[in-house]
Amino acid sequence: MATGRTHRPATRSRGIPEATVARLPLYLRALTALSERSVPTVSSEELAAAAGVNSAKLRKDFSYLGSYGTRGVGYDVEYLVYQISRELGLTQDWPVVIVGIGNLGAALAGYGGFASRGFRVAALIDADPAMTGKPVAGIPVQHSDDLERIIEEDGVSIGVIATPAGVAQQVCDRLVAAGVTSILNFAPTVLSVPDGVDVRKVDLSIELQILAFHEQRKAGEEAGAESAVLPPAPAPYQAPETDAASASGDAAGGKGGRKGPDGDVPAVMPA
Amino acid sequence: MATGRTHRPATRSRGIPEATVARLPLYLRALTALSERSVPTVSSEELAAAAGVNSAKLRKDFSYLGSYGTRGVGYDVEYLVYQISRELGLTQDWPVVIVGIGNLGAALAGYGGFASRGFRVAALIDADPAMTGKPVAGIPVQHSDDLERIIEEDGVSIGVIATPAGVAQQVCDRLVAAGVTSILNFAPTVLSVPDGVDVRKVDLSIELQILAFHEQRKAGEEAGAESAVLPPAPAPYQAPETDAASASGDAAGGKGGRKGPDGDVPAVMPA
DNA sequence: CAGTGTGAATATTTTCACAGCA
DNA sequence: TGCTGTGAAAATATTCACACTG
Repeated sequence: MATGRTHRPATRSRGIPEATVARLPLYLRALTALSERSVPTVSSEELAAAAGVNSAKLRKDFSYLGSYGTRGVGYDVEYLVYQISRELGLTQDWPVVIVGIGNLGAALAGYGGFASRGFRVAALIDADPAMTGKPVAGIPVQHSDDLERIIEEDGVSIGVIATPAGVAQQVCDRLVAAGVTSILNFAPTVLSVPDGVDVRKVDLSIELQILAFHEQRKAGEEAGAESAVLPPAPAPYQAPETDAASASGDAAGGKGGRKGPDGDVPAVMPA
Repeated sequence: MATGRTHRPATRSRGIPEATVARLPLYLRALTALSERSVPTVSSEELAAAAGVNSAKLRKDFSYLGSYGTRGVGYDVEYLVYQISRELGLTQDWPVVIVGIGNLGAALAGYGGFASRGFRVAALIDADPAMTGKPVAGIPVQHSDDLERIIEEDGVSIGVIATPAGVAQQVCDRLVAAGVTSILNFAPTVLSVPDGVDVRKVDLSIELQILAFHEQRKAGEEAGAESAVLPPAPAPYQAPETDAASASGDAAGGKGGRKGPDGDVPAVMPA
């Protein structure tokens, strides 16, 4: 029941904007560092600098949580650590399973920051029988046959998928069926999940591609900063080798009429 | 020269909104999959579904690139793959160095999607002399003493930092000094870089914390979906054990006046 | 009087809805 | 007729600037 009531309202939580939620962990980390150095208070300016944002944004963000500062002074570090932790739900600890103990899964299992704040690696799961029982980062790998049992027994609600893309969806389905409602996906695939399940994605090559885009822009900026509205690259479009289907007459036809900035490419034309 | 001219305008590139740039890799991946299955054309609806976004957004995104579709038909897959690749700068290939070959660095080195589209691992670099020469994912690790030489010789402009947080900033500084202008940072630290250098961050524990936030909300939603505007958790604030500094009289003082939603915590009070 | 908290202004992103074209 | 391309509206997010307060 309760599947798909509203369209997808779960994104926006209470009053706190999603963009703010995404920054809270950042503030928390900066605050934790201050706390370890026994710094009693910080101003929004200082904290913002440590977190890499600007102070107006930080103050606005905090204003959604409540009025936790002291005018003319700043914020009490310990107090704020507590408040943000609570807001993020880190005062309880969350058992997490990692599925797919390859290179990446092993790296995740050994990641210190994982265990440190609020999260506990409840189990490592892999489909390879050769891995079963082998300890990784001190935790024995369990076979994926036991996935459902593990999740239920430990009350796991957060799953991390570090499998190859090909099996990510089916792993996801099993996790969800077993009761997991939040998934962190490292596999380069779009996962489809029912309403009420949150998925966050971490994708290497996407990040690199975004960097490449900006990198390319910088390269094109060498001459004439103002007038440099030239296209990324005038490289010619390589003929698309339409194998089998759609060879004659259809598709790849009327591309001449595009009105993109410029950098026109020769219209497609099968040899 | 050219350091810090404008405040930081580099974020917004040409006409293409940043949010759109961030989705282009997603579209590209979906299109590549279609291309491999020799699908000649897709509608915005189909492609959007494959990429996990809605079709209006996708069409709007594509409209920034130019008019690459055919009304009544859809988009030519090959043609669009080419256009997006070009826009992202993937028609050239980018040599990348990975610094810090621990668990994570090794995982990154072996990540297939890395090499596949436009990126080439030019070098693996680690500070540990015991690693030097050891092949990881088929590539011999080089010592960090050679970092500057490697970057210059290979013309590397993208660096990946997978070191412990403690040394990330100094690695970053060396990369930048040697000519790297885009950095993908896996270390849980805020890097500070000069103007003109792009940093993207991938952070495990931040992602988990965001999931935890939403997870917590779900848990609190059990009864009374409407009226459930209750605070995350009424857990009491643990007295902050102000060691040494600021023990008496100051800080942690006037917290009673906060006007946060509710869930008041007992004011701090040293025993 | 230094520094928070926040309305108001601005900028960006998403969504709608439909004109226009193949 | 079906689907793109896009103005315009709505929703979000960021930034400004300043009243207010400890």
